[in-house]
Amino acid sequence: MKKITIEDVAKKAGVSKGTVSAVINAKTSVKPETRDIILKVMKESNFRPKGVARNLKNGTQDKSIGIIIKDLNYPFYTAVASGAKEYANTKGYSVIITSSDDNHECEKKLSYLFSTKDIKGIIIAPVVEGTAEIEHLFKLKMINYPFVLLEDVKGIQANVVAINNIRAIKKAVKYLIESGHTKIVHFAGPPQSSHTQERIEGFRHAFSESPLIFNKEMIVSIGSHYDECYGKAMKYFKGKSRKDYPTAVVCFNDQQALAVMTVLKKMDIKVPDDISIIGSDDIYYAEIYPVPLTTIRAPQNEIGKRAAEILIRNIESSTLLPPERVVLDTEFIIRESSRVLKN
Amino acid sequence: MKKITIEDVAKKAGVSKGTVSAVINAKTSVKPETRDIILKVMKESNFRPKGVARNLKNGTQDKSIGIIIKDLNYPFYTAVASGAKEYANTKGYSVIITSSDDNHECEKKLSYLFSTKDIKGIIIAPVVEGTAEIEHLFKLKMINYPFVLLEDVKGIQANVVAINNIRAIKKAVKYLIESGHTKIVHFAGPPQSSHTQERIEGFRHAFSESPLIFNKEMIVSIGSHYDECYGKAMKYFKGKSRKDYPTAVVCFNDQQALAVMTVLKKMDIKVPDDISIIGSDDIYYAEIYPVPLTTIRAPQNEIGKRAAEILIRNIESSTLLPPERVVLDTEFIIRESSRVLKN
DNA sequence: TATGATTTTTGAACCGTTTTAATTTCACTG
DNA sequence: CAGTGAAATTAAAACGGTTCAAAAATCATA
Repeated sequence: MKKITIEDVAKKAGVSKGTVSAVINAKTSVKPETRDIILKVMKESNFRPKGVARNLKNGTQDKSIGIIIKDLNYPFYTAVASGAKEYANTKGYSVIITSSDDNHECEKKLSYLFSTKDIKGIIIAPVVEGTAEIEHLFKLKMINYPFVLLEDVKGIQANVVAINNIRAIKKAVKYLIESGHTKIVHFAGPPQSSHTQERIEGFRHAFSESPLIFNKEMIVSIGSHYDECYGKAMKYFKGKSRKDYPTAVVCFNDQQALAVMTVLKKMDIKVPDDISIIGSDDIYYAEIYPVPLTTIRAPQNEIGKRAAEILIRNIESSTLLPPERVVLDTEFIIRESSRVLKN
Repeated sequence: MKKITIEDVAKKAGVSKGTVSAVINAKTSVKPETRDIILKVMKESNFRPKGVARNLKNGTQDKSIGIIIKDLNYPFYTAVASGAKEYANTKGYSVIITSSDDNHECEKKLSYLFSTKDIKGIIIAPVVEGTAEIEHLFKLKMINYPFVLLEDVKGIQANVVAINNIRAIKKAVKYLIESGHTKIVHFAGPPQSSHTQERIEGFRHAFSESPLIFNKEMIVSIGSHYDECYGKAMKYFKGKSRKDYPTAVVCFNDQQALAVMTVLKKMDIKVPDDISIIGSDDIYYAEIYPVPLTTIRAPQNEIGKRAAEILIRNIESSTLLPPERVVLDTEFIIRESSRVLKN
């Protein structure tokens, strides 16, 4: 079961490698009859020219970058990828996307894959749960392979484009407090996610700067996947009497917020009349929703764009550039899922 | 501005290529001082070892496949990609995603990119608008590069995994007719899309098999992007008096359907009481919606899975396999956006 | 200081194509 | 039928790394 090469084909067809190569590359210089023979042999032996070797000679002239996101199905990430793609395309780069599914092993494998396949650089939404594993990032650094992280990773100096999560959620909570809400709750995301941590911290922080006082019951772990959210949110509200409901819930992200709203709808709790709901991210579907979601907008396209910009600058630089760090601000967008309390 | 190679580094560091290579590959046999010198030179000259060349010697052992979708931000496609990924991963393959943005040039470029980067095969959601350009597919065939199409493309014999669009929409329309609807309208998608054509055809067909008769006013071109949909749908309903409204609308896809429902909400037209709405695809957000969408479910994960299955079978076969063709069936899912008329 | 063991480094071969210059074949021409 | 130019084919060099057997350098020990 040996690999079959252009040489094998040439031999079988009774010609030289060069001629076979000419056929593969649709050169016109080959006599039709010769061409047919070679084509036939190629089919028979199921010969697939190796891209690797093809590229070696001329150096590949196509330009492409990769992006590793954490969830293919969450619009936030695809929007970031789109932003990167849009910018990269204007610079003549193709963009290739993969998902690590928030798994360390995958991220490692994929970063290796990219660096090895002559893709010029990568944007990585890094997995940061647990003890950060960063050997693979060091490896990239060693070979001067350009990359940009979409989140800070402890222990490594690298290009980063991030958003200010803490400030973001503080803005939202402050708004609620100023609007007269006093019974505010945060539905937290998956415990191991760094975003979850940051948002809890921001939430807490907002209270310390207000007359209200924070207590642990204000943080409820709900998760981010639909089924889990739905179940836990349902349980949360069923486990309380109506008068003990919060007047406002700050959600981990929009997907969670939509799930929560679905629960509320089912329980006939009105949004925003009974409860104000605030999401985070501002995914496409947040705006379409019949009760358009008040949310903390992350500039998704911008994130992708800036990351691509830095990445390409590094790729095209003949000297090694010092790491850049960009922190983008969020925008608090008030729609119809929240309201001012006249208290 | 010449490319710098491992040889340059070796020379500058006063060692042989072999030693530099050993450093790059983190071999332990290199003396620390030598290592440091080499590392320093690498940094100074911003040397990036070419992945292409690295792989040539051993043949790359990583396995990966690509998928070219048409829209990164439409959940249907990402769900297909996820399905493919899930299956491929169990077989040890990584999956790489790109979007052609429904553009011919892009598709061509990307297919070339993949085949050239030692990615073992591709799944393509082919651009079929206008006169199909298929030279690039022929090129792939010539080099026996395995690929699977997610839609039939005229003029080429290849592996295809598709869904039966016509039958799908017929099912939906028949349901409406049997439910007593007589004023049914189809909001069609982008005119150039093959899906649009097929759905119109299915819609029409359903009537020919019923007592009702079809007429051209039943087809309204609305598009599929949110802004366009929103605008055109709004105009449609505003341009009619209430009594002339259809009692049911069959939409091009779920995203369009959601946009239409938003319009109806704004105009205070009740779904499903005043109008039944039927979508297509069954994207994630169709179910979450407060008025869960009745829709024609395409088995998105299954599509991806089957495509990956065929692809990998071809990749791993030492002989050239004959093309396969799989047509998957849709499932009509009745939720709350449609109702039976008691007429 | 010689010896053998061990660590480090070297250099040539190799991976599978494309490319080029050189060669062969072919079809005409005078 | 030799001579010529065009068309088709070949053979060898090149691409930029990795590998590995062998050489060289270093070390430990007697």
